[in-house]
Amino acid sequence: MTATDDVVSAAVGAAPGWYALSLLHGRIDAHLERALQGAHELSAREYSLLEVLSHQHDGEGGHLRMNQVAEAVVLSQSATTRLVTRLEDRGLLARYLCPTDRRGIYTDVTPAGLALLDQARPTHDAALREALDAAGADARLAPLVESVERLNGAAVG
Amino acid sequence: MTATDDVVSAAVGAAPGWYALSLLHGRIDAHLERALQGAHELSAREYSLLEVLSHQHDGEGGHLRMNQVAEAVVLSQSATTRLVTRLEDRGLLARYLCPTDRRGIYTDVTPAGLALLDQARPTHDAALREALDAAGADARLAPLVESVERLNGAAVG
DNA sequence: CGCATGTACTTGCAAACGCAACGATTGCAC
DNA sequence: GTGCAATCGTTGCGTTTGCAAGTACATGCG
Repeated sequence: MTATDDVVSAAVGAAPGWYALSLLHGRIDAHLERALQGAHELSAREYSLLEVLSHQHDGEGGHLRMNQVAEAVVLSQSATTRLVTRLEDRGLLARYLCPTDRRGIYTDVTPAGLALLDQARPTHDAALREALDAAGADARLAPLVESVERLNGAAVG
Repeated sequence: MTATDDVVSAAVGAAPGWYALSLLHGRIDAHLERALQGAHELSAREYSLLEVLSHQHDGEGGHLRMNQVAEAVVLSQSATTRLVTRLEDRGLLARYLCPTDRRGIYTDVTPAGLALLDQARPTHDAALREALDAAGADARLAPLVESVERLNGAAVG
């Protein structure tokens, strides 16, 4: 793509695999960030949170504790607290205490949250495909992209 | 590993590949961050920067512009400016203007920087291996880990 | 030569993050 | 029942980040 890629390729050091992973992640993340932020006033991680919580909600009720949510979105507990708070303030989420253990806090996606999520999903998916395609052109990123796409295709069930 | 993994696995939505990539990146990054920060007062991105610049330096002289450095470490230009400034203030890097184009700025790793890098490399590599091994135990992350390790082994030349 | 356009880096500012400290709740021992 | 350790979530604080605006340099045109 850019002439930079060559330099970057040459600059890869002792851990090209991790380097490529990092590079790929960064590019996809940036792309998603711009797309979601521009179209739906939603950050990539906010989208990720909604996605996770909505799928948790799939079966019966929301049963993820803040702890687990933090793991799921790959964030510290404090950051998760604020992330949830932010979305709660926007009316996209609702907290409620676990009846049996009042230390635990569950989170539900509100109808508004689900609506926004459904609305943002096409944007997200399109941006993801764009980023993946762009990265696939990079020789050093291609194998990773392939792995990712294989996972995307395989784990539908 | 943790019981959370099951929940996370179940929560993976329409883009399991990207999700797994994100998860893997986050875990490795966090692990590297802690290891490097604790042992060498160095953030993961600072290490990454030193690594890139030192390899750029391999051939002859430092010839990466801030622009390219930003791409290489997957950061915005502004963040790169400050990152370089920080390391420069610590005496690990040195800026110098491009003679032919005074807009461009090159960056060299100082002897102190190289020393710290050599000192930190084992920590980095060990932490990376740990994180990779830990992630390999995750069924959903295993294929990605495999790809990464294949790249690590293959692109030695 | 002087001016407009474009590129490269830096700085102002607000948002988000992680770590460590804290308050709240539970479980267990005595 | 009281006290102590462990767990869960939140808040204080400093650091890092990205976007947008600003400054310096280069290139092309009159």
